[in-house]
Amino acid sequence: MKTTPKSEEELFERARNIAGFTVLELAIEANMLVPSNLIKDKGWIGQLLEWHLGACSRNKPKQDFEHLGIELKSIPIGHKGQPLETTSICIAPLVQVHELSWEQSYLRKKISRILWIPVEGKREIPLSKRLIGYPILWSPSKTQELQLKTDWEEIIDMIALGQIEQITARHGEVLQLRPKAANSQVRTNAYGTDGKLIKTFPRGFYLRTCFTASILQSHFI
DNA sequence: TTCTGATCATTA
DNA sequence: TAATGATCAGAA
Repeated sequence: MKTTPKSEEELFERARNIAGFTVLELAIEANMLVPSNLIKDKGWIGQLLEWHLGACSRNKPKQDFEHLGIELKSIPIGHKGQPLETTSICIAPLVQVHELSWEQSYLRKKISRILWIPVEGKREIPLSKRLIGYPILWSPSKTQELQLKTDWEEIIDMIALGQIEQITARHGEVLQLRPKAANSQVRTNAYGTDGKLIKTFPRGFYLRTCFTASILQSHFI
């Protein structure tokens, strides 16, 4: 187990040091076994990176580097460096949202500072041979935060109005609300249109690929 | 080929 | 059960 980095600089330097290695090389150093596929180990790459960077809070409902205020996210990319998948941010609140403001939202805190680590994610590439990319330490620009805020407020408004069932992944320019659960049988509390509690599936916030693409792009300029 | 809705493992 | 880490896979 590695120690937790004491500063942002130390964290970023570690991230730089693993860039260019393959998943297999990192797994050996971490004494981990590379799964044959990610079907049953979807969070495996994230956990591998957490180990190398010394994240302290595995599977805890807080930021990866709480003392630094930094969140770690791996992002699968294609051969041109474009994101292959949307990026899950956090679970969406479905109750007690009426007084929630963007400024105090969990989502905003989560994305306030993110260490992105691109990893080759093409399914043609065997998992063990995938390369780790150069890390990006990112905070939203004014423009980006406004985009996120706009989408977030629209979605939260609908939740507060009991229109959760009408929300689909098509809402939002850069932010989506999608199911996030172990399976479609899972239910949790939410508001119905009459203001009473109903059961629906848990949702999570996701960043669209066009948004994460712009983050990756800005890094190469 | 891209996107949306569904799904998997693990832990507190 | 709810939150963490995300990707799968069929529909469009």
